Amino acid sequence: MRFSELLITTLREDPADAEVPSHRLLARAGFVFKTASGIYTYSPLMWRCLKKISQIVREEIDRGGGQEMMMPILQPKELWKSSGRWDRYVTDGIMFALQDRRATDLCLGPTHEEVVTAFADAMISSYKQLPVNLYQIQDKFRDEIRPRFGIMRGREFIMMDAYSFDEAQEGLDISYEKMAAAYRRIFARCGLEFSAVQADAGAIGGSGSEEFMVLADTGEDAIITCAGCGYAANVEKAESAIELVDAGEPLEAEEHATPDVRTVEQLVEFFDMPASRMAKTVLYQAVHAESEEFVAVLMRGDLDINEVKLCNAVDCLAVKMADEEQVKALTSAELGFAGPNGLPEKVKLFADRSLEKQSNLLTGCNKSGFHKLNVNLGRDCPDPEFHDLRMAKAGEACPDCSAALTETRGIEVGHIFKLGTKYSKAMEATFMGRDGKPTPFTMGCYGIGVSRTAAAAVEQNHDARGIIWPAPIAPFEVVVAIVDVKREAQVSLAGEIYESLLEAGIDACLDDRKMSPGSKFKDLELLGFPLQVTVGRKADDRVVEFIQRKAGDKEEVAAEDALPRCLSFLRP
RNA sequence: CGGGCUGUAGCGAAGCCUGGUAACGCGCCUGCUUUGGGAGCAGGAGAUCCCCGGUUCGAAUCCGGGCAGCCCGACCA
Repeated sequence: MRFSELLITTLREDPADAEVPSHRLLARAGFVFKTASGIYTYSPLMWRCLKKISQIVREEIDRGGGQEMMMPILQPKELWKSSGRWDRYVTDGIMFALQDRRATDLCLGPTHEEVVTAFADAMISSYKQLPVNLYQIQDKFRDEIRPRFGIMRGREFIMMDAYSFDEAQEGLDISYEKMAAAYRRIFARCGLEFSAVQADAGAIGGSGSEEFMVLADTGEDAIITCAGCGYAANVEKAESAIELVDAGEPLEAEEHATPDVRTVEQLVEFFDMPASRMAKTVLYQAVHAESEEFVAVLMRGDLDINEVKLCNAVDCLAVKMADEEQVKALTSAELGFAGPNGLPEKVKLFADRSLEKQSNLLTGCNKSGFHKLNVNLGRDCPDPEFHDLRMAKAGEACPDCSAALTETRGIEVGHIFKLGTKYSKAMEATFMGRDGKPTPFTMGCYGIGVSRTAAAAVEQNHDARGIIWPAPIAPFEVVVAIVDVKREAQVSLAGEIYESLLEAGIDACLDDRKMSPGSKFKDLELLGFPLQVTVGRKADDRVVEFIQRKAGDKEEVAAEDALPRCLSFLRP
């Protein structure tokens, strides 16, 4: 491809609305153009990157036993009713819902479990046809609460979604492992530094779940990792070991006047007692499909509540902290004096495991201006239900090997789930089992954000001058740059090298644009091709420059050496 | 949806407080010169100043109401 025939438009300055490096650089280099909030147009160069990522995904999912197909974007409400997800997705506002001219409800597919499950139900009638793994690479639509960071979190985005169908759990375990392995190959081939972490299954549901994270400081997710044994989990899921507090034999509870002492910090000072001896009581509103309830959560004073864990423990759709009015109504006290004793009976009591054996706690007592010493759970208040509800933190001990945990940040580019029979049962999607009985499919689902992967690659690979594409997903592997297109020697030598690269199977391009050398060099650095062969003033002597974008090395080589140098870099 | 902020040419951006019909830089077009780190000179095109209403002789500017976008929090690939 000759650049004189390619639409490339770069910006001298950063667009005002771009914040993170990937968004800034992709917009400035003209790879993406915002059509509306969270909706982007991909330029010809960007599309080349996306096609390369897709192709890597395709090849590796195929190797893992996947079969590519294509599902509809436009989906009927009744399908989503059949899985029970319509109401939740519509009331949560995740889904773009619309009506056709006959007022039939439809949506733009945010994901395709329903479509594929209905398809499998129709097409698969016997266990003899299993296992099957179906996938597609397609646009997805989600009405994100807050689109952000350019194509990192868009409302329309490209996603690979695969769905496995097995007879039973054992088969699913195998299908899942195949996908996990394929995912590792995919991100490794894309040239990304990534980590597979344990994850919460969230709205999609199911048992096992791992996320694939591209490590980057600007990542939206926090990851807890252990250098000792390799344990890695999303903070939403992460566990850790902490030291329990021994507060001795249970003593008699005492109520103390604590005027205006409301926070843990204030209590530490007032009682001269470590926060770990206290239990804070936080009231939450738990949202269920058809109802809502209040729950109280007891957490040791020096630790934080993990709301994802809480949501799972309560087994509800969402939790939100009660507001001031609700707290006052439930505790009949001002904010800051909530306690486990004397709450309305309907308020279910949950507690973190850190408090399971701990005696003599300092808590609120639902009375303005008072706290209680030596509270013992079960004795001074109803027995709470104990769960791990705690946010793991860096510095705490690994749950597996007790080395110290560290926290890093990552961009979620892939997520795999063991769904089990959640959708097949809801939708009555069955096959004839070996025992002659209709059996629901045991399913897994596997997603990769293709467009997000491109953004993550930039996030992880850039410098002050611009993008540094990993070679496997770069729009071109090599750019042959002509410094002065008016000099015949340069044009012909560059053409010669360009042709030789193409013949060798290298994805090369020729920058034959008429522009001053300085701006051409700057422009190419911004665009981020991994290799550059510059044909300039020494063209007459058949000497060119070989430049590695990442290392910044610039080296004069004989024209004949350009091809072998490119080959040894790209195909070692 | 809550909190902070912004909307002026393709991009960046001044002017707004203190009303008088819109500056500058980049980019674009023409010509000449220039050609190894975002070139120089000369000429030129390009703006319903987000929209609607109000105040006023007069509104980018003041007032009211919309809409759109960005950033911080809850959703997710």
